[in-house]
Amino acid sequence: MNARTLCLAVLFFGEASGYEIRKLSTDGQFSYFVDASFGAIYPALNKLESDGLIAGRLESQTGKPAKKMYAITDSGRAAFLEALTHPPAPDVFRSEFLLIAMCVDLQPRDVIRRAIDTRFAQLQAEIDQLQTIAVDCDHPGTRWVVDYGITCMTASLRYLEDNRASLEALAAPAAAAAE
Amino acid sequence: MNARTLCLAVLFFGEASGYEIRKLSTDGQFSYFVDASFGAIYPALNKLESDGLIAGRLESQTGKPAKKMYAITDSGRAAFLEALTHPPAPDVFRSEFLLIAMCVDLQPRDVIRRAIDTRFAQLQAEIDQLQTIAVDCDHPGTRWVVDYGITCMTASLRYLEDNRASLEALAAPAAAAAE
DNA sequence: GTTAGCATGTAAACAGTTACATGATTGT
DNA sequence: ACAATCATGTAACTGTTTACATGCTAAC
Repeated sequence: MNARTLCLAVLFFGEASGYEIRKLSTDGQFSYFVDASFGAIYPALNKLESDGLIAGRLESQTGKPAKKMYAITDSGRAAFLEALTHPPAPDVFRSEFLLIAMCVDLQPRDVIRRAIDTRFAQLQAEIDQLQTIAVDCDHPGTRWVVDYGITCMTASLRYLEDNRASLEALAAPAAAAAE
Repeated sequence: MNARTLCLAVLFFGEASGYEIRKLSTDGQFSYFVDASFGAIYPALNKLESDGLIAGRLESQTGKPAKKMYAITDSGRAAFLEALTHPPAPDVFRSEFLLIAMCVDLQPRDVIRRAIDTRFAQLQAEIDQLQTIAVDCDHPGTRWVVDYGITCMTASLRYLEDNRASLEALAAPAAAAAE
């Protein structure tokens, strides 16, 4: 899913600025299954506006810089709705941690331990974030997705907890460690 | 993780051709947490060879086109080992299905059902694939990772099974469906 | 005879990240 | 003083996908 579709999705829920869309995709409701940077969002918004799928207006604020609020147009709504009807492409999952885990026998134990600790902390942080979103979420579809995320990440965390010892045991003995 | 690192990882385990590396990343041991196309792998291999991290030689076969087998060099081994010592970057997860699920109230029930069926079949296929890999896998690190994958995907599948009815119930009534 | 698998590679197009530039305000 | 948050945007770079080009063999 690209930055374009993400912007349309957010704007379908209500008006937002580019900054707010990025926050939503990094820390908010969308963070579990998308991620987009400024460099992807701002150009996407400009393109969408010139295509007539969204409309922007400047909103001045006191004590903060002015922001450009975007609203979805009728053609934007139609385009998004149409895109949603297509059967979903397979989920994308990529993990550097699992590559390290797979090559466990090539690294000394402390490197493996550090990698596990890092991954553990990342998972815990993501679960906490989803839990925070869940408490003040009144939109049923969003709630369903957030609960899905919490379930899957908790299963992942539990496996890591229960099996980290067996992985650490496979690490290269300190003597045979890479130069 | 990029195509370069994937190639080094595969070649660390033994010699392989570009075609075989792609197969491994699409259907094999690596499929759970990476994915790379020909267009990414072949240029990566050429770059790695000109950088001296791998060495290629042509192997002719009877009844099949010749293939270019690559072997990792000492500097390639060192580079890969060094890359593995860095703490892992966060996992990447992207899901079109979850965007559809989140916007469940915008689509008629049959569209939601089809999306769930599609996702369900994808998950089942990936679990079956991992299970096939698990049976004849004698490398402990790989086995640990494959078991991780099976655990996480099974948890995901179970959530979908147990909660698909509640999601379908949130779909837009047929009358209010998009144009 | 046609599809699928084996096998390599290129080129155009597209997408995305990272770093930079700018600047006000608020909190430590 | 310094860092963080709010706010927008550009430009260079990197990486990847997609489609194309080629050609043989084996199975249905």
